[in-house]
Amino acid sequence: MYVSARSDYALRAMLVVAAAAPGGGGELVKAGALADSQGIPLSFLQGILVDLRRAGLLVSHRGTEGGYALARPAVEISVGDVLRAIGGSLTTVRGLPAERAGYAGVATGLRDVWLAVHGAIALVVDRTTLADLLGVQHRPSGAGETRAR
Amino acid sequence: MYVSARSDYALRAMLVVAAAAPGGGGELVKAGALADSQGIPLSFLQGILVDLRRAGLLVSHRGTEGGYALARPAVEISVGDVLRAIGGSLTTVRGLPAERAGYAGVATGLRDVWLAVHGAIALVVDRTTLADLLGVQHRPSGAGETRAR
DNA sequence: CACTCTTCCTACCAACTAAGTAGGAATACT
DNA sequence: AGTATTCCTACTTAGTTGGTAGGAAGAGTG
Repeated sequence: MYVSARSDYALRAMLVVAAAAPGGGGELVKAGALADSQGIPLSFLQGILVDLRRAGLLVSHRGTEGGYALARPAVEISVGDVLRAIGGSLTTVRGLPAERAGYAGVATGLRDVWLAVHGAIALVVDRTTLADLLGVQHRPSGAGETRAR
Repeated sequence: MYVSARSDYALRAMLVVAAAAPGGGGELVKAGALADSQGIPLSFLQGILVDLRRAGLLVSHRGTEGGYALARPAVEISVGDVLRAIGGSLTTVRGLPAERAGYAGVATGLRDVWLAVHGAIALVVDRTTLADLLGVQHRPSGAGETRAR
């Protein structure tokens, strides 16, 4: 799995907003404050915030007392929601979503491997919410402890 | 997870070689035959084959009766082995391996999410061998049926 | 030895994506 | 009206990906 800078920044920004008002609404956080608190280039972050808003994860207000807030409570926003808002499909094979990988002959079985990987990633990422991450420490939820062999 | 064309081609080539001689050794398969049977550009494939050889997954012989064969039996080569030979670390955050992602403040928990994802991917990919994929059909092994929520 | 076949290696090219910058328009508050 | 701030579009720069080309080195054959 490749986590791009965009995705990483997006998650960190969402966490800062969530920390300010985990219930969503109210408390608006300015883009400048987000950039400062996590060391993210402001103008780069702004493009990311627009994506998050368009995806329905953030609400924004312009003007002097403007800023961003969660569109819904932190408990209802998963890491997967943010990743998909920024990066599109979680698993891609040569640029295409894993579901439509066309294989022939002896390679036929590969498709199922990608689907299994996709499922495994989704399981972790969809069950971990922003609220989980703000709780004292790590606890990536449910079946997340698959620290593998 | 992003599967690049290189990784995809590498796996398909390995499967063709494995199908010819699942035990490794003996039967040499020529690069041209690999390219033809899976529709891979030959000159691009050659670079990939060199990587696989350097990673110790294939052995090669030059000359008129040259070609490629598995360095060890197909049962002992996992999908993860091939992916790592080509793509480096399975999970990267902004280009770095997931283990060394430095987070501050409210973002601290993110690191554990990436580690959990990494573990989940590794679980699928390391338990599925080339021999598994050649068996009649899919059965990505063990906990692979995590078709998620 | 000369010849042919095939792996091996290096350099190169075009297209795309990622990361970051800049500048302006729209909007809300005072 | 004025100011702060979000919002949007276009641009730049650098790196990666996918793919090509050309040749050197080794292995076998006549």
